[in-house]
Parts: sequence; C-alpha cells; structure tokens
Amino acid sequence: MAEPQNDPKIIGEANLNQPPFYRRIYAIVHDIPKGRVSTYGAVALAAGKRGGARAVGNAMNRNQDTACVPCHRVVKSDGNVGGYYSGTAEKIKRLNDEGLKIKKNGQITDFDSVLFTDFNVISEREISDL
DNA sequence: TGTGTGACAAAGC
DNA sequence: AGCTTTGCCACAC
Repeated sequence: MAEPQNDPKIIGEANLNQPPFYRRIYAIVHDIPKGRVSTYGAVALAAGKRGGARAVGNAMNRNQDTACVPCHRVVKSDGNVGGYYSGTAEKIKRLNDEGLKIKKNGQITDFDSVLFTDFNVISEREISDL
C-alpha cells in the first residue's frame, strides 16, 4: 500500500519521477472535489509550507497527468483563476464544465462558497512553527 | 556557485 | 489600486 504521494493511482504514473515536494502537492490537489477550487497558498500550507505558493504553481505547471491531478482547480488567493500551462482560456473552460462561473475580469463567481481548504492531509511539524 | 525566473502570497508603503 | 520586498521549491544558465 503506497503512500498517497507515491501512488500512481493518485498522482498519475507520469508524475512518479517528480520531486518529493511536487508529489506531495499532487496528492493534495487530487483531493479537491469537482466543482470546487482551492488556492496555491492553501495547497502549500496543506503540504506544510507556508509561503510556498510559488512552488505550488511551478508544480502545477509541470503536472504530467491532468486526469489524476486536477490542476485547473487551483486558483489565486484573490479569486482570480490564475494561469494555466495551455492558457487561461482553457482553464476557464474546464471550470465552466464543472459548473463554475467566471466573470469577465477573471474572477470566480461566489469564490468564497466554492473555495475548498479542508484537506485532511498532513504536514510536517514545520506547521506548528508558524 | 550564484543568479534569475516562474500557473503565487502576504505584508508594507 | 499599484508597486516592492521577502519567502518558497526546482531548474536553467
């Protein structure tokens, strides 16, 4: 029984070669429900890294399996959809398909009510140090 | 080895 | 509202 961050069923087989921190991030993002979104910062925190939002964005950019890791559900903390490897338009389209509505300025409608941060995942003890 | 860059964020002004 | 600085991880020069 593999750990979540090492389980190809969770993070995708193509992502097994990725760095440990990235794999942990993928396992977390995997748990974001359809029709909901989370933020780069929240995922970083769930991974035990406050301020690691940038690293999370980098990990999303290199995601090799969008089926296992729904990276389009990770957005900016201000409610803007943020970037996407194949373009923001594609990201918006995917979110629309899950029932979310995006305003013209890129803001997610009812951002607060679709925001998901309730990760049961872990963290190392660094989190107790904040 | 050092520096810069990137799908970000929070704090300071 | 906008800009700057600092923090984070990994990688390309």
